[in-house]
Amino acid sequence: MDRASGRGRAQGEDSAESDLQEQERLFLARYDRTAFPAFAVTVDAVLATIHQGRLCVLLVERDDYPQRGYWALPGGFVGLDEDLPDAARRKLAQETGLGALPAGVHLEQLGTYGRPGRDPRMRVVSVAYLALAPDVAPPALAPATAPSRARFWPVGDLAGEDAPPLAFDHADIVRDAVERARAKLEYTTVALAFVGEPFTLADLRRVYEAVWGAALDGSNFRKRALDNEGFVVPLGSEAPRAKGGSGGRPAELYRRGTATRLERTITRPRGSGELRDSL
Amino acid sequence: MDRASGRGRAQGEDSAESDLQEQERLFLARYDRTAFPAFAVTVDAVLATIHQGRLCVLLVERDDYPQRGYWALPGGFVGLDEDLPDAARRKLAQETGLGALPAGVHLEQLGTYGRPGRDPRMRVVSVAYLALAPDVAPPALAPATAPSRARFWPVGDLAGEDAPPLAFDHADIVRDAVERARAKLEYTTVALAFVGEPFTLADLRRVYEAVWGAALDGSNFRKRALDNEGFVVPLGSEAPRAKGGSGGRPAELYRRGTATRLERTITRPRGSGELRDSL
DNA sequence: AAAATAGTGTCTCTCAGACAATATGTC
DNA sequence: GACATATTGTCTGAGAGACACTATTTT
Repeated sequence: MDRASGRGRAQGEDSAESDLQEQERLFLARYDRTAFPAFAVTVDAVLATIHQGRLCVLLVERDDYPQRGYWALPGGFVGLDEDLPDAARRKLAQETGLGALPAGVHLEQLGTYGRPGRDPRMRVVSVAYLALAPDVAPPALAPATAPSRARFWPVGDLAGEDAPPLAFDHADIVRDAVERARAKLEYTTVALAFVGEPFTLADLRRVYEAVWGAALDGSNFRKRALDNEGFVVPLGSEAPRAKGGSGGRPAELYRRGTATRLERTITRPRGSGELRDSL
Repeated sequence: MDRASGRGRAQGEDSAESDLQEQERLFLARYDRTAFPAFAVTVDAVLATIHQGRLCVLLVERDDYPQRGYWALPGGFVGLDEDLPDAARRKLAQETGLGALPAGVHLEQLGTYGRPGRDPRMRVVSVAYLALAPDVAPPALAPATAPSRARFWPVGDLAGEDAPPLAFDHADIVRDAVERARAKLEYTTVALAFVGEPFTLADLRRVYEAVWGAALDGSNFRKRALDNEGFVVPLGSEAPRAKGGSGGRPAELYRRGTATRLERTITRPRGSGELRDSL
């Protein structure tokens, strides 16, 4: 409203204009605020991270009906005065047990799932969000989520015989989320959301490899990462100390650049993680 | 529910399983279906088409409060038993005055806009859709929409001094829609939704030029269009008769292929319709 | 013939991908 | 030294973009 009124019309220009505003006030005062179909609106968040070289998503085992015992995305009702992304952040903070979501976490809207009957209780429209975060130390996650069992599942384990049963249409949402993440790594800098600072180019490359489920040539990856202005920023020529242990030349350290899009895309190997394998 | 239950568990395997189903039935029977914040859910559709070489979107001048006199996207409340895309289709059919939306129209979810306060009446969450259609003859559109004034606006005319005032946050939605359309022309076949069948490669190229607001080299465009398996299908060597009139070698005719993605992308000229110019 | 539009062919420069070679650490 | 990892350098083939040229029509 604020935006529109400031656009095409000069403000308070004459009586016709203020007349309109007066009539709008009257209209709103008389408006029956219950005269519409009542929907429940929820958010569901797909929190993805890289753990042990695998792309994982956070799922919570439902301890209440409906779909008790099924695994679901963290989510829940949106408050009537709450913005949608705020609701997603709130639910994620609750389920991960962190007071608030760390600052570097990437959050974007994924899509809205509102098929009638997707929830047996009532008509629910769920706005799904995709969140990307660096590998969280499992101990930080476990204790606060004592009542409801939460854990990160490798997306590769969500299909097949030993896969957990997913509640509602959450399998669809996870599939769309993984697809989105895989695609956006090519032309945006969101891969940075998966690494903590500082990081090495090998760390960043391993993110791509985990998400795409394919090996990348270190040499060519480096070229493209460095060719992209504002993607990664070298931190002097610092040299880190042993991470895993097994030797090798020490890597240079980097921090995240400010760019959000890659002008020279980092293309995934043909036929890597499309839709066929893993999930 | 159907999907999940068939996944991780064998069905009706033992009494524990049927016990769970029984308890879920009981839970649902007792569930208080009013114990959630009541949202209004609407759909808004951005119907885009190419008219006279320009990308246009359908807007309706509101004849009722709130935001009377402002231009809005076709849209409205979703029915409690209505699927979201169905609601978008229904609203589009109403506003365009067509009985039903033509078959070839492309419809995809764009995003969900739910900022508190975006509608002064109540908390409204609106699921926006992007629809792409061939140039509709204006006479087919005009009469049925007599009460509410509807017209196609060139997106280039939606910014600047003479722009119509847009209701609510519809300027945001249109901006996102145009951005989405411009991006998807590069790597999908959605441009086909803008042309009627049969079409010439020049017709298709003009779609790209209109959406991107930049001229393309006919020769290179042809190469990429034909190199993409399943994008366009030549219809023998038919030759059409004068369209505009002014001479020239007759073009070959094509119909839409079945592919939905382009493996060899059609890249837009650097700095064409990004966000800066036009909208 | 001139103009207009469609279609073909060619050249060049960039870049992605493969991979060889070198640097620097651990065991 | 053997091995592991990071970094630098080189080669080649594919493709994008520019553009010259041919083909077929109207005026």
